[in-house]
Amino acid sequence: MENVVDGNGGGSGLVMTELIRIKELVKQLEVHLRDCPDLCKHLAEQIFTVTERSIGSMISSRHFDCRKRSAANAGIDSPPLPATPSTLVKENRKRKMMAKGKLQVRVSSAGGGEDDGYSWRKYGQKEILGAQHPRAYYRCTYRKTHGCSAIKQVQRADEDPAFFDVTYHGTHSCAHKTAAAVAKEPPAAPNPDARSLLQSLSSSLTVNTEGLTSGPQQGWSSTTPFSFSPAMSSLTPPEHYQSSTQSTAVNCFGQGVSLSPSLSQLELSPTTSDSSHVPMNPFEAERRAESELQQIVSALALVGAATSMPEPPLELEDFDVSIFLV
DNA sequence: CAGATTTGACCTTC
DNA sequence: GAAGGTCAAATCTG
Repeated sequence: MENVVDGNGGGSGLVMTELIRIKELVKQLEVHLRDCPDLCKHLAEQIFTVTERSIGSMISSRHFDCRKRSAANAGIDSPPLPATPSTLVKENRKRKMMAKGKLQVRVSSAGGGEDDGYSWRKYGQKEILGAQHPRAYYRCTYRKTHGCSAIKQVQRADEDPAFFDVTYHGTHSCAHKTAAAVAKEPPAAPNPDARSLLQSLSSSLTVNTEGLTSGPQQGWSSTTPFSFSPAMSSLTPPEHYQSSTQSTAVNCFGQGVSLSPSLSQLELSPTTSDSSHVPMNPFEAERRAESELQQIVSALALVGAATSMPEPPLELEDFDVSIFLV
């Protein structure tokens, strides 16, 4: 068990350092955004590199066994699943079957799990044990013609039918986005939105580990506040954002995620009923960091597009990360 | 009529 | 044997 803690702690410490570096780079990027496009491009590439490295570090530092990882990946339910034999078998199997990188996303039904910019062909649907809604299986339309191996699974969330849990496996090698998706993409020329995005990202990128247990077994520094808001309002449909601001949404940790309308800020401080700084277990901390990093990637991808920078060289196949866009 | 969807059967893993 | 994932024939749709 010591290995678990040590591994996680070391990786998390490195990630913390990298997050701080990311923040510094974003600040520089913001300063030079207007008048030094080349420098901006260089800085943004650096940010992508650091972010990618952080995620890789996080993943490589894992020494959790399948049970813990699966419980963590289960996502919605914050407390670890009871380790009954049946759940262990199930999760182990699932873990093995999905061992090759995946990306899990929660999306609203508006635009939903159906339209993510790529062309998908449904090849199956299955009733899932314990789930209220069937799971649909899609693969890239260009699988045959371009050998694209991307597939996704779409399942309506039990706790909120307005949302879909979409799990992606593999990456698109076809580069065939729908016309609608292409039309929605930001223009290639520098965009004023990029600056506000950067300002939001930079100003809110602080680390808050108030909910984390401190101590040698934790591995997380408890000194740096962490709350992250990579301009989430720009990443989500306005109507959905508005609905999210009306109440506390549930993030991937099963904790409340409250949106502050005035600040357009996503606060990740725990807002559970017992909000008196309940210590966070290492798995939640790890998942939280994963989520933050993926949100950084998403935000930076947007910034990159707005500043005519090429897409980040991140291969989802290399990662096993869950993000929930609510 | 071509391509997408549906759905029962089959395969894989445990 | 159970459950998730995939196949492929039948059906639907533009």
